[in-house]
Amino acid sequence: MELEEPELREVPVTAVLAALADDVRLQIVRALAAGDEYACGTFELGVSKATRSHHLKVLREAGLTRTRVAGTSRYVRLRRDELDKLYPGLLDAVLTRSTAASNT
Amino acid sequence: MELEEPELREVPVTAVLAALADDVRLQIVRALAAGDEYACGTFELGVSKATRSHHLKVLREAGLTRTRVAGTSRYVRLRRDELDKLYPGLLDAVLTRSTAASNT
DNA sequence: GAGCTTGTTCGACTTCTGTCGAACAATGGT
DNA sequence: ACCATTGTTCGACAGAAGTCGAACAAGCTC
Repeated sequence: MELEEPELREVPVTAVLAALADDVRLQIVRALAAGDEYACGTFELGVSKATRSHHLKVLREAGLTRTRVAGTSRYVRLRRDELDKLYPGLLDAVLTRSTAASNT
Repeated sequence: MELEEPELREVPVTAVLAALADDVRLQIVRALAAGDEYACGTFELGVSKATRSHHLKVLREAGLTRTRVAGTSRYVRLRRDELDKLYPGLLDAVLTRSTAASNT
């Protein structure tokens, strides 16, 4: 079972943006940006595991994350370097803003 | 009839991203970024005027554009300064990429 | 191998979104 | 006043997206 991890250049901009335009997924991205690698199950998202799996798939297929299989777990990490290279400022802009989202 | 043009700070990040995550709207933003001010009717989008109106509304309510009423026309422009201040790099990242979107 | 753990996939359902034509509103010109 | 122009709003509709529980798959551990 191959994981679908496209080249970032081949992902339409709109797909990248759409992947980021969701609260749950933004939570995931924020968590990933704060650390290195996380097992899928470690995210506190307030949704079922089916839904979590769905969102991780969306992120992966939008080229935002990579997934490493290890035993029964899967470890996810942000493709930050590639993202920053192809969309300089995007991730920073989104993350800075989202962590400070409770401001007026 | 007041036009709804929210403070950018009060628009959720996800709403801004969602507004940009559409091909038609990206066309509009690209066109706006290339010039200054455009009447609604001047966009070549390949959609009905109802749809065009809808998309312009989405952009406006996401805080991305301002609209000036003049007679029977409405002139739209990008809120680029505010955008760049609040989301440095976002617009550039998106626009650079989208104009080069036909690459491999 | 039985059973547990970790994730994915499969319907099913609901809500959201893009799209359109038609009707409406507001303005300007003749 | 009438009509044309420019946009918006109103249903209506189809397709996409988020959500869930349940079933399934793949590895571990005993």
